[in-house]
Amino acid sequence: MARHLITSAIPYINGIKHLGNLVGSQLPADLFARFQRARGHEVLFLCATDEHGTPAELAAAKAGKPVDEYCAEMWAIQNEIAKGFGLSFDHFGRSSSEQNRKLTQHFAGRLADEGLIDEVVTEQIYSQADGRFLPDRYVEGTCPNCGYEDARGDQCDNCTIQLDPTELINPRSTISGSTDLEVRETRHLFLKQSQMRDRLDDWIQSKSDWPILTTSIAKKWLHDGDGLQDRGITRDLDWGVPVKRGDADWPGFEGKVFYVWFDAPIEYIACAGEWVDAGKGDDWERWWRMDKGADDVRYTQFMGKDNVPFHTLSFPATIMGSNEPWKLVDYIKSFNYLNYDGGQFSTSRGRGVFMDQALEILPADYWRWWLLSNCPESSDAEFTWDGFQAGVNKDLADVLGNFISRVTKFCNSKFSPDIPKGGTWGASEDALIAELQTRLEAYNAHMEAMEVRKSAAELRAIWAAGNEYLQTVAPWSTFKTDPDQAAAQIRLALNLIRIYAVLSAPFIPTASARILSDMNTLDTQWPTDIRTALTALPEGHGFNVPEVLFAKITDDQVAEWSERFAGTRD
RNA sequence: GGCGCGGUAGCUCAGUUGGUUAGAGCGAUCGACUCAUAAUCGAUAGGUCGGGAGUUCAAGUCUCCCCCACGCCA
Repeated sequence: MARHLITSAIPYINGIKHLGNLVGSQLPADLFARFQRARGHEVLFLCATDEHGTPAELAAAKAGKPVDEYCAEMWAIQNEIAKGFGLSFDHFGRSSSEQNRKLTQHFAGRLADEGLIDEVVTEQIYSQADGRFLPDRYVEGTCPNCGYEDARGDQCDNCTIQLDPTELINPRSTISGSTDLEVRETRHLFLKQSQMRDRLDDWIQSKSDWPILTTSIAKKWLHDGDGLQDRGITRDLDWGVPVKRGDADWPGFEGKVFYVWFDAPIEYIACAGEWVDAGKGDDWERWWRMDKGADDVRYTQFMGKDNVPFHTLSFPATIMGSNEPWKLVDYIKSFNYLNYDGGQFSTSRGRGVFMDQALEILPADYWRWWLLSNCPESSDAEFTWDGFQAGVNKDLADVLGNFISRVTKFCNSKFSPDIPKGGTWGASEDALIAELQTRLEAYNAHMEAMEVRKSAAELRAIWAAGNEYLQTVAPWSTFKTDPDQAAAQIRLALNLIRIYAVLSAPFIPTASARILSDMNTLDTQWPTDIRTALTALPEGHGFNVPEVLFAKITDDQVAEWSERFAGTRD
């Protein structure tokens, strides 16, 4: 039995995520976790909310709530939505947890002990009215290059020139609008990533089996321009992990916190601690410490391409730099973007479908199936309502749902709602079994390799094989002349339904559970030998004739939803 | 401007280290069946593999140039 540690990129606390976020990390991670569990392996699947930083503070202020209260509420909402999508996290943690606070401070202390931390005095914009330092993008003013009046402190949206906020003419705070700004010196900690460049480079070079998307992004950051840069890991904020060197105070850094990108990935580890403290497990170090039992763990991360630099460089720099035997990631599965009907999903413009809205209009399995079978693996992918409707209706309603429907209803009307007795299998059955055996092995291999689209295509072919078989042997026809033979054929088909439910569970867990319930069985054993698996439900075994499993998406619904989610185009 | 990922049938995409008539699903057309959510099954049509040049006995697959889309960075 293998041991799989699986993490999904942790979503930011500020608001509900859209389907593009979902398909780029949490959903494929869940598919993989469910598959590995079904194969009998030990799995620890972790995710959390990323809660620190200025955006969270501002969102809380806008909501008129203390930031910790706001985060607690948003965590609860995201947790519920995750459950709604059937995301099978062993724990859904929070980067603001006590466990993460201590661990983040510990790592900072270790890095300092290893000589990898610099203290640097920098100049930042301070707003008197807001009583705080302003991150670059929260300062706006007139662009010194093109005269655009709403240029941001990091970049001018009009002429795209990179800016330093101190260069802006008539700068103002985007938080309060105040122009009472000044430049102040402030001291910050920098992680000397540049010193670890060769080590990181060697490590990335050794990962020849990773997706090109993953390694190309990492190599670009390692080699472009001046190479990997040192990065500030502290900020002048209230909301975050207080700067400490392990357990000790860090002189000169009172009142400062670690920057969100530093503490967020550490939450992957801390989350395992939360899992234990929540009473769901009893030893998190055997998942994360090579010296305490994690040497046989295979660690896989899932994320969208925007998160790749942090997972290939920043977080590994923290782990390697600590010089402690923490588990490093073994495989990074990264995804491109999902576009919405010819453009990008946009939170600010309300364009596209968000996770809560998706669950309001259709069951989670519809989304899971379409998103996974069309996930942006090799390049950006496109969500269109027509494509979604066609895919879901054809695959789920017609190929899978209708197979179950035709088999159970036929059996019920010609025999009874029990697995029928009599008859024997012959050449047609042998041919089907041989095909299914081959396809099962291909499916297993694709799932193991996290080839998501190929896995979905293979699963679909497995479903279609059942329809092909029925069409070939035509039990409705044989029933008229040889009821026993029809019984044998339908017995096979009914057992096929159970196998379909088991194999489909990683993609469509809710429907799968419902099918198994209707088939009145608790046998969820992942099949190895198809012929054996086709006898799991014995003659005389009763079942319920299911109602329509997947109602079709109608043209009217598509028209309504296209309108509703179009947002405002630019 | 630099870099990155792509540009393969109407649509969404597969195409391993270069090697026989370039594949799948959807859509389209025709046919079969009638158990089933007007579902299913079969067959057919449809591509100068973005453009050009080159290497090779042989290139979607390698090299160079160009065009287009998207993204990241200056």
